[in-house]
Amino acid sequence: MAKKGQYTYEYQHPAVTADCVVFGYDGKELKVLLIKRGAEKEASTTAYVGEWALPGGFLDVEKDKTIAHTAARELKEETGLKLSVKDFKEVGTFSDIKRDPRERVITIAHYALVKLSEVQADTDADKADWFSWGDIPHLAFDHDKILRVAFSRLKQDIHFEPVGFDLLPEMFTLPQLQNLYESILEVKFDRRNFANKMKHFKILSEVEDGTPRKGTRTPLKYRFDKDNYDRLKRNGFQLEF
Amino acid sequence: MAKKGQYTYEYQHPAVTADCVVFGYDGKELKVLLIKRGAEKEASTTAYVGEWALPGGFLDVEKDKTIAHTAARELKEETGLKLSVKDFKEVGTFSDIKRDPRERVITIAHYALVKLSEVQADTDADKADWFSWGDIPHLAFDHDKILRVAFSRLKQDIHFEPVGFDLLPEMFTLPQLQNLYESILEVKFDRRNFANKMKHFKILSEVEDGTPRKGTRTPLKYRFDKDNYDRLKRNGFQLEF
DNA sequence: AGAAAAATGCGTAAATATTACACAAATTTA
DNA sequence: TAAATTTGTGTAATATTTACGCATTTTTCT
Repeated sequence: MAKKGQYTYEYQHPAVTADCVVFGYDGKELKVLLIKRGAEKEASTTAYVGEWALPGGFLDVEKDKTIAHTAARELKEETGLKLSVKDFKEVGTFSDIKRDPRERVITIAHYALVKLSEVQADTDADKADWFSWGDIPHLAFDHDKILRVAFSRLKQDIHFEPVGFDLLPEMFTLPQLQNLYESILEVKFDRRNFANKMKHFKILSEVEDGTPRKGTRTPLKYRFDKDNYDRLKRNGFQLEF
Repeated sequence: MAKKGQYTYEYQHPAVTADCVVFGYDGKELKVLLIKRGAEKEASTTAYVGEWALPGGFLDVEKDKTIAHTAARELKEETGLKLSVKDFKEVGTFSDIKRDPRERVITIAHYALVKLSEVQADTDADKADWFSWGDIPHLAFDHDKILRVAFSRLKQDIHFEPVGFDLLPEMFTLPQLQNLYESILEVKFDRRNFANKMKHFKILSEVEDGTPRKGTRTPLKYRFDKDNYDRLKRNGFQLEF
């Protein structure tokens, strides 16, 4: 344990943290990973004990190559979820002078998208939980605000990025994809126009799963055609809706 | 002057700065405001002396309400340009562990748009200068990279925001507006289609400047119709190009 | 001075994209 | 067992985007 008052500077320095908004999708609802604050953390972080919060923590000045590394490291430590640094997208800085009661702390918020079905098992259930969007409890610090901003960023990004790639399992149905878009964009689409548009981009391939279609009520399975998607993206497209 | 080694913390803290990319437009070219490092600054900031850099400086932990306040304060101190905190848009965080040779410094980059004709006189010519885009010298620290990212952010934002409002003088011509769009988006548009699209949005009003039009080679003057623009923006539009 | 080139405004036809909408079949719900 | 819901498919009407011609005046070139 570090000795108290070990590090001195000529001018005041703020503490810097990275916070993570991790979005998942279970085929029906958008979800967010939250942690319960308090329990087994060291003394210096005992603010808002017992409340729910975004996973995140302090920049390690000597070890974290970038602030995204902080995000990845802290997410792992606090929730068990191991993501690549590249999976984190920066949302923005939250720097209000009073946002942390202990000292001046500015945080760089990030978001990440995960395939819920593949990572849910990794989530340390003692400390962390997945909450449905629209069923989020009040959060510690200014994390409510951070969550709103992160969501609106996701909402913007969905126009240009294949968020489906990251949130959906390998195989998925068109209704699932549409529901995901509707959840994020908070609108409803005409089923047929949605399908036409998606097919027009040619980034979906129908999956032959052996079972001869039993009937029209059993939706077809698709997977993303990564090659076509990448080509499309390089040429600068808009996955416009 | 603060005594050396006055501030102590239990854990290491990074220094935090705000950097500013200030864009202007002179009717022909996009420009950026840069400062010459070195001269009359205190001892602690004598890295990259003599090189050009983005204006910016350290967060005042006790006084700066947010990091955007840092940006506004430092821009004023270093260039004489006095902008409102609201004029700064966050670009992102640059946190590479070695980006500053002195100590760990993470910076939050911002950009701002100004009417060059109205602020050029305020610019302190001893310390700062306006550089044409495409004629930017090598910059200190990782400021080259910051500049590129800021520009690409501006390029994105122009689809949804009226950057013309901020960069152009009160009155301007359609060719000027088009040239501005072309400079930022780095493409060429068909003159007639550009005009049609702009007029279709109904955010331009033709200015009657008394002088009966002398000929088609004298472009008409317009100003922005702020009311219509605001209404359009509230309803969620895309100033699509 | 005169000729050539470039810039401006205006408008329209063709191509492309978006929107609205109906039906048949199978599954789920009541 | 009937009713309601869900899925797939396709087309006509509407709106948007793109490509382009012409008359005129200023600027540039010789």
